[in-house]
Amino acid sequence: MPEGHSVRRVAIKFGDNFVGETLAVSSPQGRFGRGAALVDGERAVRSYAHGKHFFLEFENKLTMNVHLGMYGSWTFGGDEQFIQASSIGAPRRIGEQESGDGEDDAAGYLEPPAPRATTRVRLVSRHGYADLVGATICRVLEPAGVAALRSQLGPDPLDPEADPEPFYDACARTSRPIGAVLMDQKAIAGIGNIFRAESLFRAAQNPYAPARHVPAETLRMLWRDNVTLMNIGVELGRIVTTAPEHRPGIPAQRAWREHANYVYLRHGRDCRVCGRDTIVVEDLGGRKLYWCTVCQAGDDAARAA
DNA sequence: TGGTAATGAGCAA
DNA sequence: TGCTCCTTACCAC
Repeated sequence: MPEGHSVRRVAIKFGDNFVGETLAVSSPQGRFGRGAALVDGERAVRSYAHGKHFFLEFENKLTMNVHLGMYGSWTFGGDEQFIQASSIGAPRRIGEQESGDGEDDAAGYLEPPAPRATTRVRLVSRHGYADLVGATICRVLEPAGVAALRSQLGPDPLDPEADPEPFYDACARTSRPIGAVLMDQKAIAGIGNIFRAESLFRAAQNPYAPARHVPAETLRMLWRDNVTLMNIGVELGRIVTTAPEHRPGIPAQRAWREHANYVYLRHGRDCRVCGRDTIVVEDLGGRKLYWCTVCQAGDDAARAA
């Protein structure tokens, strides 16, 4: 998916364009029909993200909750008062994160285009619209439901107020591999397969090491680095994790698939740091784990165990 | 035209 | 651990 940085961008986009507006909410596909009716015609009052969950709160105290899953995406469009049309969510090509090339002609905007057959939800304000497709979760929650959901999520590195202690505690309490704990949304919210792989590489940490054996200083480094990397993702709209010295002459804004990452999707290619053909892809908990067996060797016994 | 993988996660067994 | 759901793009045929 769309990892936490994409969801944060969606929340910002809704904050800029929809909060304060009365919205027409519909479900062209029909699979969100009842939920849409609960908030249709209500004024949006707050937009926020927690990890990979997006929340849009309405004046009637109900909240639309969306999780994009692996393939979900939002498409936006509108008139000149609507901030830059774009789509945010699942990429359409490896390395491509978001597109702003839309068919939406801002100058000629009168009303939204006909929705696709798969459009789960459409929200329309005076100046623009948002279409959702492919989400794994799209529902309306009461305040208690929002609280219950958020209580199950770990701290979010993109939240400036977040306290990382629960993440450190979760690591201290388990012998699961650190590479698995980083993907556990109850331990830390918003990290997906790319930030997992890239932050472990940057920390030179073996992904298979039991979390409770990872030094406290390394855990603090992992938290801080994810804060940094995810904020870059929010700013750029794409995940760029390479340091400038590892993509010589190429600015982050133009670091596409050739230069954006260290290990993600780079198995079988030379490692940017050790220079050797040591990046592998393996299965960890049903997801693909990319890592450099030299740079992240650490305690090799941990992996054999 | 069909198979497959993709930044996810809940569920049954 | 493996199955399921959601959608799209790309690739081989």
